[in-house]
Amino acid sequence: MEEIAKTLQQKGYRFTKQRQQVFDALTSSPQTVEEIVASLRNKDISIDKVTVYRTLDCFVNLGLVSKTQFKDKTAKYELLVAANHHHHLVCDKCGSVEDIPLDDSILLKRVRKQTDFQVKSHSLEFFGICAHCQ
Amino acid sequence: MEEIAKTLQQKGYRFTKQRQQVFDALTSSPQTVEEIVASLRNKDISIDKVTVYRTLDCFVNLGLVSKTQFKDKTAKYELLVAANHHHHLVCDKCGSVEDIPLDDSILLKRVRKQTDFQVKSHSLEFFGICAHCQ
DNA sequence: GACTTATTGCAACTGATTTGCAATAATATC
DNA sequence: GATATTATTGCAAATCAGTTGCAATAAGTC
Repeated sequence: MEEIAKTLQQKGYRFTKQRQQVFDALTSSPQTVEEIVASLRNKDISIDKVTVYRTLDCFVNLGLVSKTQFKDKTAKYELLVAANHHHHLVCDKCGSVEDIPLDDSILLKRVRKQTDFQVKSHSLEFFGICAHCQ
Repeated sequence: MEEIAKTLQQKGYRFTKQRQQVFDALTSSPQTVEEIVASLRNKDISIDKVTVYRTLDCFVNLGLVSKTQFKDKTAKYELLVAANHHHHLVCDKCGSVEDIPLDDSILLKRVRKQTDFQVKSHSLEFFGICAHCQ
């Protein structure tokens, strides 16, 4: 998978083993830094969590990854694949995060009409009790 | 303003000078704990930030105040007045937070239809550049 | 006014994230 | 391919928001 190598080098970043590893650990469901470190450790890959933080920052800048801040004050990162914009259902009991696709173009349109604010991104999270915990 | 005194006592909480002070410092635009402490200090009121944290927690439980977690990992608190549910426009440049009222009942309805998730609350934030910073 | 117990404020702790810095490794240069 | 340049890594230490333990204090109760 040299897709990531090209993307990095085009922007003047170096392509390193660690960046490849972090990239491979990413999924389209949100993960914390600790979870990413743990999943790499499971594959016998030792990597410093500081490196993971910095790598994810780099990926976010490149637009490869989205970072979402959750209520419990930890951030989660997920792979951004084209046209996968979605929202989150966060369970107050078990803390699980489900993805839900929702067409929010109506809201965006309304914000642009109502204000001078130049919207670049948005986040929509629902909090409550998941099906499993009810 | 003994409104707050009654609300507290009805639920078995005590009405204290500090709770009154924190309540008076609250506005309908979101503030951090540090900002609340500073605004009280400006009025020559000395209060421990731990007390402010605990007081706000209490107010959130009573439904008087809403707590919103922002991207920069700090929480902001704002006064909940009946029927003021709204969303936020967060400027990436200056960090300012504007309120915007938006009818999102369509989205809520769709979530309830699409999933078994029991929605209790939600937060919708738009990020970008505010009119002032453009 | 005395009693009971919630509340306060301080200090110390936690857990996520950041920073400084020397060692290392990726690219550019010869 | 060897060498120079500079981004990246990993460790330790620092930071920062928020939490916890506990003794002193003050609200509401009798």
